[in-house]
Amino acid sequence: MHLPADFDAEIWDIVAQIPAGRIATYGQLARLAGMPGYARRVGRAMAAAPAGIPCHRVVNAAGRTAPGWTAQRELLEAEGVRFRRNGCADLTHLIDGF
DNA sequence: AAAGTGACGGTTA
DNA sequence: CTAACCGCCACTT
Repeated sequence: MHLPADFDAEIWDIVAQIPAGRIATYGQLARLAGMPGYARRVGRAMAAAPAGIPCHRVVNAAGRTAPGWTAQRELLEAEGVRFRRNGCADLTHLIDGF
């Protein structure tokens, strides 16, 4: 299985469909794109995401927000996403059947 | 070519 | 729950 040239764009398209107040994990997005095991590559796609893509709705499998991006948590909380005491987003807001 | 690095993930202790 | 480990993919030293 090999990486499509438009992998980043495919990921961005999926992220663009995540409703406000819901979140998704990197691995989840990789699977939805038909590329299981490419979670790390998805992270790279997020770092290169153009303005307009709600990449703040993407967290890691533990619900932790992106390192160095403190605003992400505030953006999510403003949409109603709850955070646990340990700093991780409440995973009940994960997208399902999508 | 080899080793280091990072918006990751699963398992184990 | 946290931390350590290892596996993972692509990029940079």
